[in-house]
Amino acid sequence: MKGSLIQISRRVIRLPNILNGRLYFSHPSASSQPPNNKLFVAGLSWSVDEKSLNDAFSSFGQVTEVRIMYDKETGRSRGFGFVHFSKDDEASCAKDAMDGKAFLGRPLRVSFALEKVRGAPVVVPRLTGIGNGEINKTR
DNA sequence: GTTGAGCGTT
Repeated sequence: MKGSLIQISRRVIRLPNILNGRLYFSHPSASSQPPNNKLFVAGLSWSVDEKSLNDAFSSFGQVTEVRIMYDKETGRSRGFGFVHFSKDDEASCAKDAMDGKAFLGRPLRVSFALEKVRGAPVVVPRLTGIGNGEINKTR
């Protein structure tokens, strides 16, 4: 059973989970991604296109981009896509409202998209002393 | 006429 959220005077308190006599505190980002303005929408029916997906999500905020992944060869939908909003709270509102909701006969699976990494996270440390058996030697 | 968990063609 998941923890409940109660709100007391503008402060959100997360109640612990009780399982097998032990207490568990579930972190908000444990089972979901940190909030973005981009939503990952899966569970789409094969016949859902970007226009119908836009119409379904545009009522929660300003949708800046809708993209459905299609198969490179057959051109058919892969059953998932992405919806970009102009703000995070709009995406969050749309997620809470549309997640698990049936759409064209199939339950939708909505979650925050993973952060698109632009550029390889290759870090080239310019440390002195590496390779000589001496790290940050000072004199 | 098919299939069903997932994180994306600039």
